Amino acid sequence: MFSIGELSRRTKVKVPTIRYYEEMGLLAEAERTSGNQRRYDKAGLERLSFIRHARDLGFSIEAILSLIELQDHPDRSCETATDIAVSQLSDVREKIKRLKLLEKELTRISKGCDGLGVSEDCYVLASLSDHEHCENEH
Amino acid sequence: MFSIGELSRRTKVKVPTIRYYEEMGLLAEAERTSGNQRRYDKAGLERLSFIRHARDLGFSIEAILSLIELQDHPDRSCETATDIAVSQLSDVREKIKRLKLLEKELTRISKGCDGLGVSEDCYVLASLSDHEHCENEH
DNA sequence: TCTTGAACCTCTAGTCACTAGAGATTGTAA
DNA sequence: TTACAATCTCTAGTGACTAGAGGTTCAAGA
Ligand SMILES: [Zn+2]
Ligand SMILES: [Zn+2]
Ligand SMILES: [Zn+2]
Ligand SMILES: [Zn+2]
Repeated sequence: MFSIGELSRRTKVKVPTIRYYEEMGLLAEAERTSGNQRRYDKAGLERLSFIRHARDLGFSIEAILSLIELQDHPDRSCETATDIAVSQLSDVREKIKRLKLLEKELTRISKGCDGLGVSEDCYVLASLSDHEHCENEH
Repeated sequence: MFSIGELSRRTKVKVPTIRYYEEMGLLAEAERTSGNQRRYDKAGLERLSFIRHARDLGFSIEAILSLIELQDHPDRSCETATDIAVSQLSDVREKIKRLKLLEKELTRISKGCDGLGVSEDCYVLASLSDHEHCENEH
């Protein structure tokens, strides 16, 4: 059994974040000492590692809630899990697509001005004023 | 002179968002009718278009505030503007880098399970439980 | 056993860029 | 004149935390 601080050190999840996950229902309510402090065991550590890893991969709290529910029922079909993963993947691909468009425009905009001129003649400001300068929709 | 709804239609910025921008100091306080409704002119339209375009390119409100300040002083050096654009570009590149790593892992994870099995044996859940399955840091 | 102080507790509020809703007032066209 | 869409202000909610206040508990050293 270890404290919330120890759990934090082992998982690299900050203490207030652990408490937040408990409040959100991702972590079961921890056991408490007589003085009301949380104590965790190996199961708590593993669950938090799962949550942390899923968050690192960009899954939402809501998605993780579904994944955990599934994990708690080993006999259920795992269809939901793949659905969630596939949808997360397509979210990520969408974001990449959009960011690449932005990258293109921002590269052009940044290159257009060396910062040595005056605001009035600045290509950065002109480009922001008028989307017509842009090569793509974004 | 046109109403906030008309401005909204022309810029595709929602009415409450326009009011929010005003509150944040991005838009000057609009003129009002005797009945206290906002009225805008061409200058207001152009400024809102600028803001909208900058937001579409991912600039923060704070950054846009600096850019607007610069735009209001045509004789100042535009160095800040390039700085902001360059920093925005590198933010975007960072994000793309990170998302590409996620894409790799999520592709592997998604492919690893057809959703026909049972939670206990699910590759998605196993992968989330253990970062050791991953090929990259993320 | 006592004392110190780091770690813990709960609760509230702040972050960013909006979005939603309540309840009241105004503008405009038939 | 009347109807009703549009506007007004104000408060609160979103997601996933983070920060801080003010108080309590744990564990180690004297
Ligand atoms: Zn410039
Ligand atoms: Zn553009
Ligand atoms: Zn599966
Ligand atoms: Zn991993």
